[in-house]
Amino acid sequence: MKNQEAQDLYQPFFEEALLQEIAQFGLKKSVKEGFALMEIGQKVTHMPLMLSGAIKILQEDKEGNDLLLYFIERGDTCAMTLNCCLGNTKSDIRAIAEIDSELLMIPIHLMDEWMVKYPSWRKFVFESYHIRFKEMLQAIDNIAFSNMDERLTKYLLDLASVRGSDTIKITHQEIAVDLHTSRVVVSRLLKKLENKKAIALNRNSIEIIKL
DNA sequence: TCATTAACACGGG
DNA sequence: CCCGTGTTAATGA
Repeated sequence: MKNQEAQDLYQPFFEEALLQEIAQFGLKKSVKEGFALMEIGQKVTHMPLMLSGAIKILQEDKEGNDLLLYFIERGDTCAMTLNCCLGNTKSDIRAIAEIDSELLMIPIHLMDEWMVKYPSWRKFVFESYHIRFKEMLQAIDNIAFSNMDERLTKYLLDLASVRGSDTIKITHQEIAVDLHTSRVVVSRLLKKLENKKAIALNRNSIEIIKL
């Protein structure tokens, strides 16, 4: 059987016939850490189903600075893609592989067909949309109303979860870019967390002790 | 008050 | 030496 991972992952949710179609039409795609899966303005031709790994979703402001919105992981799909199926087909976001990842690419024209044919697919799409929408609101809330130290804490926890390790290999500068702030601030806040024994700092890596 | 920018010193690879 | 880190001073919101 092709696409065994997809079968295992989605078998509880989808009808047999749908699983068959997924196996038949889905293109398995493996990407390395840092690979740009989607750029702003790029046309959306496939809908990704995450099999493993993690993807970082970024928005860009008018000066061209990145801003981290959220991560998508195993079992997730991309809300932006869903959005694109309802109207225009251009992506508004940038998607970068946070770690090595595997995806199953479904040609977008199948979406409509499956929506009609398979109740489980319809349910999956609406639920995904719902989850992404909530996550988006959270992201907005976080950016608009949280202090930088709260955002930093959440960021570290997200990264640890996404990478499956309490020790994160990253520089202060990279954090600053993701959170859209300056390295001075990141260094200062990290130092504060270290003093509170919440984390341990090393060159090129941060260990989470208790956040 | 707090973030940003620029600048500097320190130290490890 | 280069890069990441920790800090400070000046400036602005």
